[in-house]
Amino acid sequence: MPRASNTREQIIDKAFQLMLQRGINGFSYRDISQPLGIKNAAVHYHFPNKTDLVKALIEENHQVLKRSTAEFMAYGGPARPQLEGMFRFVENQCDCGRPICMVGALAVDYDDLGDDIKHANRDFMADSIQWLTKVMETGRERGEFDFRGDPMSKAATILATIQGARQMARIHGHDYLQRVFAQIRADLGIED
Amino acid sequence: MPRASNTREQIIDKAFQLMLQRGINGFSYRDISQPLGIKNAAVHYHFPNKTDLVKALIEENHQVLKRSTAEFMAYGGPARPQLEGMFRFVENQCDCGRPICMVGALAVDYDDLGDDIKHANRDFMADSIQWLTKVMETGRERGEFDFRGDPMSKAATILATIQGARQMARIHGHDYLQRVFAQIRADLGIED
DNA sequence: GTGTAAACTTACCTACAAGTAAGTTAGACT
DNA sequence: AGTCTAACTTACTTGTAGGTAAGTTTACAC
Repeated sequence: MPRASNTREQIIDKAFQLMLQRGINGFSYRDISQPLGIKNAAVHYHFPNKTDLVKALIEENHQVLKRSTAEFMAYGGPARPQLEGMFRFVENQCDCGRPICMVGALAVDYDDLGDDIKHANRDFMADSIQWLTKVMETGRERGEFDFRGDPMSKAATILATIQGARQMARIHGHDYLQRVFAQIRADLGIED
Repeated sequence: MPRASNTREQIIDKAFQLMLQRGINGFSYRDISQPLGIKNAAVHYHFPNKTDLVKALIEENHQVLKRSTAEFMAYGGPARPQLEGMFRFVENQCDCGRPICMVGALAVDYDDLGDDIKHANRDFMADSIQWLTKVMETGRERGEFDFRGDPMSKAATILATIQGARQMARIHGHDYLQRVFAQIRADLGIED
């Protein structure tokens, strides 16, 4: 086989999708190899064990998120489009068959994870909170948002809400997400 | 062995705990049987297959929740104690090593579940929303709560928030939960 | 054209999960 | 005393998950 193959990427893509659908314990090497038309051992070649794979997925997730948030963080000033950008992103992820986020996928089996994975996950979460906190601060300063409590608590709460809503939407239907988004807007004093 | 044994209850207890710690795919018959000092087959005797077990766990969950909510729903009038009762209940569950709720535990592997389990889960969720909606309505009527949006959306959002927070608290530490509770209170116009 | 190395496949192994079938034990019922 | 049955255990089977070791193919370097 030639040097340049995209098997590695394909594996990450597939594993990423499976992970966000079924959690870390919900898929096997076979679930990855079979649809790609390769053998289990090929997956092991690129990722010797599952921990390596999960680490790569967390890295991938971080990259995807960075790219996606960069898109609506590029707006610069206003906070509202940034929030709406996030809403759209989450909705889009769900539509693509990724009903739970990385944090949620890992949370279920959190105890079994290695320290490095825990650390990566924790860092990612801290980043997210930090970003949304800034959005909340900006929103308040500019008079776009009207909310009670401090920006960081508000940010942490909104992230929790979205994560929970994502899971519940899976059970209770897709419009659950819309309803929750609308309520988050209402809680921020935004009129549609 | 005598007629009256509590093995069945012990199995449910253990399985319940494991389920809320690691999700439906995160534990095996062995994880149940070994700590109880019984054999795998004993578990199969009481619950022929895993679906039967999970069904029993959902039923158990429903009962526990009913008992627990009955406790603070017995207050009758005021909405605030009911909300605080729920907060305490969630906190207590987390302290007992049950970081995710039943809905969360099932959400990860939702696609693989049988229709009856899906149905039971859905019903339970609908009940929860209905209850909290009533609390929100009462709170608004009595002037205890001051929030925007309709009671049902508010209820659905708070439930999502708590579910998400529960998972995130596992990663980000226990005080995350407290912070989110405080913000929910703030969003309801409650001063501490 | 030979050697090397990347990117695999073939062919295994061990462990364990879920489940079953047949036997065992201890009251309870007559 | 003998039988029936609930509540198990022993001893399997099958399937799959994760992982490894050794061989194979292909591109490219010299």
